[in-house]
Amino acid sequence: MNLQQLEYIIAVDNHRHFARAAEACFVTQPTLSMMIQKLEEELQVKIFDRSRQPVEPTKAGVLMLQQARKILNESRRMHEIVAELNEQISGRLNIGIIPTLAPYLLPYFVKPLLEKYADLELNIEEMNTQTITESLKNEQIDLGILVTPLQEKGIQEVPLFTEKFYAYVADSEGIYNKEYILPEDLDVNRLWILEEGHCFRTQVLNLCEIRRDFEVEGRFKIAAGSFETVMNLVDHYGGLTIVPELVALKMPKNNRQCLKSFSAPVPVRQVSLVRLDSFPRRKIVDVLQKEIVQSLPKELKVKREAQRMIHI
Amino acid sequence: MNLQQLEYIIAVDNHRHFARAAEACFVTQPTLSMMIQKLEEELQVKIFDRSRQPVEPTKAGVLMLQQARKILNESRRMHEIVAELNEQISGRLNIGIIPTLAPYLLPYFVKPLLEKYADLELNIEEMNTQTITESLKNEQIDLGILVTPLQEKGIQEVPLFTEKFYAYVADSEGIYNKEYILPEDLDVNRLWILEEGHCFRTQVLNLCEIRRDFEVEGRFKIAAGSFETVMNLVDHYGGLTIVPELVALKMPKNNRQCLKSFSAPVPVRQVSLVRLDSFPRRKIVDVLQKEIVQSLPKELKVKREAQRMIHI
DNA sequence: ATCTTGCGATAGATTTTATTTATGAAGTAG
DNA sequence: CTACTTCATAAATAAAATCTATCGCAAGAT
Repeated sequence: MNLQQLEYIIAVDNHRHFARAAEACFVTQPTLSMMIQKLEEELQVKIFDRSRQPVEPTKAGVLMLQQARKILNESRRMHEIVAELNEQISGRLNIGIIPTLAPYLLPYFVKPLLEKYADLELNIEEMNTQTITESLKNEQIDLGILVTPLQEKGIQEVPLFTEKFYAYVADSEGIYNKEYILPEDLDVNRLWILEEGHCFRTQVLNLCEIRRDFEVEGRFKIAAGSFETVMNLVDHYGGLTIVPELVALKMPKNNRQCLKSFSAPVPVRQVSLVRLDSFPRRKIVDVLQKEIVQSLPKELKVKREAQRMIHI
Repeated sequence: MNLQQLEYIIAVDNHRHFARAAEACFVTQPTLSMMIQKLEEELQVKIFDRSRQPVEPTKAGVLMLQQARKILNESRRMHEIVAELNEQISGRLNIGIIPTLAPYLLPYFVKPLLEKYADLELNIEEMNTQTITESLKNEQIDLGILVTPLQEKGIQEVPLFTEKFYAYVADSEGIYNKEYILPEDLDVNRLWILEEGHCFRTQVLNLCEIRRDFEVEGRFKIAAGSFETVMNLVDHYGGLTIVPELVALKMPKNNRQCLKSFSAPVPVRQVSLVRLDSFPRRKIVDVLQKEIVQSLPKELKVKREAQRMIHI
């Protein structure tokens, strides 16, 4: 028995005519005849009385047709369930987000999103990039928000925005008076950076083209977990650090003189939403992407293809 | 999507191991892998997380598996429904029976049958042979009880018993004093027979090898519908008639001297239960056959293959 | 580290099944 | 009787499922 055969008998029941039923099934009449005979043989029951004109189901056939309809309905449900998973903007959504984004990005979109989708529950956790990819693969989280590219197979990256890097410079530094700076202007011996585990640390090191271990060289103190801490260190002890745009935007206007833009090509990082290839709730990813982008300050919303920049 | 694929994913869910699941399905592991991939592709949902050890269904997969089980259960119901139809000794059973059997045969088996099978409802109607075959084909009746062979294709004959013919002879007849008679002894000019429409009439005509129409020849009066009437006519006006064994057995013992047996080969008629080839309630036919045969008077129950007889 | 082992995926050949075209058989209306 | 309608059958073809053989990857063992 197979689902096709059930489709066929139901078509014959509906049309009461083999040839027309066949047409409706997009097959030829002999196909229908043979498949129905095969089913009747397997079940050891005649389903149709072909001697009646038009054909009629037998008494046993009526029972078979009833059951066939039930089976096919349940089969269609299979596809419906997938579709509903896709469409569903509700239920719990577990999201992992890196610590260098969480406090600056979440305030923009979380509240409006929850207000717009009342049946949606967000469960957001800070974790580093590697933990996010592992948790995704274990289905412990549904989505991640982090800096791409990851180059992980099985994981889809949905771009959200590109975020410029800024230098945050103490007024005692030589480059304090420059309006635009270059990566070469950064004195790595006076650079405060985040502790290990943050991808942002690696990106800054890349920016400075420093691959050797700072600690080993002993030239540098490493600041603790947050940009706030690093900037405080710069304020008190001098030196400089690098911060991403969302952090820069959060700073009070009167502190902005410490911030230095890079001259083109501006270094940026690509922030993306990531999901498993197989993540079933496709629609929710679209929604989330749109809502996040929409909620961003206008500086980040602009299309940046035209600008010269360099992805770190 | 097909039922096979659903069996496969359920096997993998049960075994949590592709190779063992494949074995349980009596196919090889690549078959299973490919069919499951095909299903996942069609549904656009990953059902299993193969990176886990042992394999585990994904969240979406759990939903798919649940639905797959539902579908397969309904599919199995299809076969169960057929089996139940076969087994069922209950519900209404519409039976057609010829008038020359009804009053003599029904008393034997109907009451015991209904007592034995409380959920069985019999709806028995007298009708002639042709009406029975037509009604069978229209499924207006489920079974027929009549004299075979019918030679109708699509209709199965289940033999019940063979019934001897007897001559019922007025004492004024020349053959009254014979103990055994031959078909040639019958004086067709003095023969009362049933009206047209009864198959028994035709059988008697065959027995006497008379194929011409009696009425046209004007030699004969035709008795009305029942053997009682015919025998009364013989009693009052002389002449003779032919009656089947069940009628003979019902006669009071003191009237039996009018009954003459035929000498071998004894003419008999074959009484059978008939059903459509496709009649689904097979078991009930077996039961009915056994119950009818068992309820018969011992004279009819005996196996008669050893006796010399001629089927009319 | 390197080697083995276990597990699932992949590729190509083969078998099985479904489908098609062409035709037959049986019943029905003109 | 003839033409027509309707479903069944047969042989050829197309599509699919399945098999054998092999690969790739990850986890433990040496």
